[in-house]
Amino acid sequence: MTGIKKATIRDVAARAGLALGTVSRVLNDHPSVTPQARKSVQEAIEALGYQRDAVAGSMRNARTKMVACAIRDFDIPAFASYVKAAEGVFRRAGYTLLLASTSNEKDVELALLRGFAQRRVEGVMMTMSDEADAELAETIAGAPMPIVLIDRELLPDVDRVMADHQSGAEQAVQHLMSLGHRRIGMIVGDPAAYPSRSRIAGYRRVHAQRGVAVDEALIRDHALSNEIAFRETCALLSTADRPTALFVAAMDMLAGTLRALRSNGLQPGRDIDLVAGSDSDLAELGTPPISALSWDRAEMGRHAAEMLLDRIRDPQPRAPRCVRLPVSLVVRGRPYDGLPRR
Amino acid sequence: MTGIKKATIRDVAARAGLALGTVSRVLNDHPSVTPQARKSVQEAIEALGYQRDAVAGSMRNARTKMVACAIRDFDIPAFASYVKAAEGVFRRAGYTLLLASTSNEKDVELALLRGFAQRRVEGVMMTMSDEADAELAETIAGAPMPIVLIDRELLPDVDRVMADHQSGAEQAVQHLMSLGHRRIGMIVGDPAAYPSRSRIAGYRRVHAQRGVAVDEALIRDHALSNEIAFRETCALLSTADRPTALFVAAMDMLAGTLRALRSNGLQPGRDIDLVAGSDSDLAELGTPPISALSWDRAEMGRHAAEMLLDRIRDPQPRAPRCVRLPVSLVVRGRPYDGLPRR
DNA sequence: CAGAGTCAATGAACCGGTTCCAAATCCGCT
DNA sequence: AGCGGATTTGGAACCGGTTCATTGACTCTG
Repeated sequence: MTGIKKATIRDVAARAGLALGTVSRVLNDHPSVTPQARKSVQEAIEALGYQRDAVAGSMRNARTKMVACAIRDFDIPAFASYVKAAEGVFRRAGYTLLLASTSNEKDVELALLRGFAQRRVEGVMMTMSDEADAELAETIAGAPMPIVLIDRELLPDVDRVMADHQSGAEQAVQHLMSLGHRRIGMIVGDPAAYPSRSRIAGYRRVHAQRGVAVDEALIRDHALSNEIAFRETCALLSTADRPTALFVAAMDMLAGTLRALRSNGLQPGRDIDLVAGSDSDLAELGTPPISALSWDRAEMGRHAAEMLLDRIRDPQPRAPRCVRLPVSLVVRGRPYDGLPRR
Repeated sequence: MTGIKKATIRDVAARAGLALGTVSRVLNDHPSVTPQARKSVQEAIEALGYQRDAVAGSMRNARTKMVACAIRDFDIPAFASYVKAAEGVFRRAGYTLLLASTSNEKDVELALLRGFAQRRVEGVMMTMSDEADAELAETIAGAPMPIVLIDRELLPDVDRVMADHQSGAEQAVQHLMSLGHRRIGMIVGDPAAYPSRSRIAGYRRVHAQRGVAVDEALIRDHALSNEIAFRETCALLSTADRPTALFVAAMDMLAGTLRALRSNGLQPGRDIDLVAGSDSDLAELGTPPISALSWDRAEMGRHAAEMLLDRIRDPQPRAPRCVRLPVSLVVRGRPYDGLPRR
């Protein structure tokens, strides 16, 4: 917290006995500088403790070397994994990451996009609350910087990285049906976003293939938090003809469902079968261990970051790219030992 | 991605038929502007789709309205909770958060601090790998912006927010001793950082109070990841006179320890007693549930953010502040049913 | 040795805001 | 009407870099 005025490039130039343009060229590794000039500039920099001002450097033409990420809630472990992997890629490329949670609120998303544009951020990685919202779609398509969407699929002209949640859901439901279940409850998030929408599609597809009618009451599509997952699970369990298995398809909602089971005196694996929509320590290490859908989260973050850097480096309009990562079912626990019970 | 050149404040002034100074005053809510001038400026802004350039705005004098956070690994749920809470406070105050993981590497920490200073970040929230390192201490003390340390205690002149991990460790060890244990293994992180150091101090203190000699071999202080926690737990279990209880004191390492127990055929609660150093869904919902230390993580993040904003708003040198949040033991699981077993 | 060509160095102009002094305008009062 | 003080407006200077046309020195060639 020194109060001393910071040295500028002009101070360095004066001390080195050179013009400020020469100093600038030294700083930017421009080829046409004599080794001798380079040396005296470096000495002056050392002597004055000069530090380049990135704000000023971004003024005229050079870019800001900043990228941003606006994601629903980055304290959800899966999202934290994406972001951490992406941040590593960005940092190694000399970019700094701006991060914000949107809490899945459209207004926050719009405000953040505006703020990022004002800060001249060079690219954005984001989710959005509602893929069908025209204002969001327009703002994203018209943004002054490239955008990569995470786990969102509408907006055909925008790069995106996603996991194949439909396939995942199909595997989960197949698995439960192969264990004999026909009434499978589903705890899932808002279908306005791709992950939940495609999981529901997968759920329906397997039912259709197997000729099992879907009971709409079994699909609970409001889970955005563990508290809601708890309530929705309780609701499912309190119906007359209650499900014999649950597909906890929303991200990171297994804990809420387990709490609900526990408070209803039910044990997973004994009284009800479960598949979790995203893998976690809790699914792996619970008793019994719980089958879960899994995909490479770090890979997803890295992909997103690299696609974004690509666009930044080469801003020519090109066909949008879409990376879809495979989702696989990790089967756990003792095999189900018979018919569903009440 | 419109290719149209963006409107500047001068374009707005021209269109409104006013001077650029007047436009600037309108933008900054300066009082001495007639409602009429304000109106025509706003119309011009609307018509041109003008957006203020935050980079240019920060050039002359105004601040950057950016704060940064450099934390060990923000995909650790506890850290993600801190950061999310802090980001909310910052965003509501009009600040944007820059985030980076340091992976607990000194070089990364130093490089990030330098980068933040160059970007004219107004404040920093951070952890550091080694509190005793002179170069880090000097860089932090001499930083051009205020810094708040998270869960770090040395550096008496710097604001800091921490949890009372020593008290937590004491409660954990007391609890285990009151269950009859005398050989308590400890999985803990690097004592170069406050949390592990103070947990070890708490462990020793309770031993001393109870007149139990500390077997140094029971303190495994290298756990920075679940893989290491796994190995360290295995090492503890393979000793001749193995511990009858474990205090898994490192942040978020319970999963590694549970994997080790499982692969050694041991069940927590039956074959060995556990206390986790940080609470999690896994501790709460495992079978049996595992006692854990708990503190208000969101509160910690909010405190840190507010202390930082305070310093930014009033940069007068003041006595450093230190907030220490209480840690409490959440006791879970069936009471231990007898003497320790092998 | 003149002329062309190469390369390093110079420093004014520029980026798009904010700041602030000076000028213009307005208003109330005698 | 004339004056003083307050308020609003104008616009040049400034922030600290980058860019680039220009200059100057030096080398190469015929």
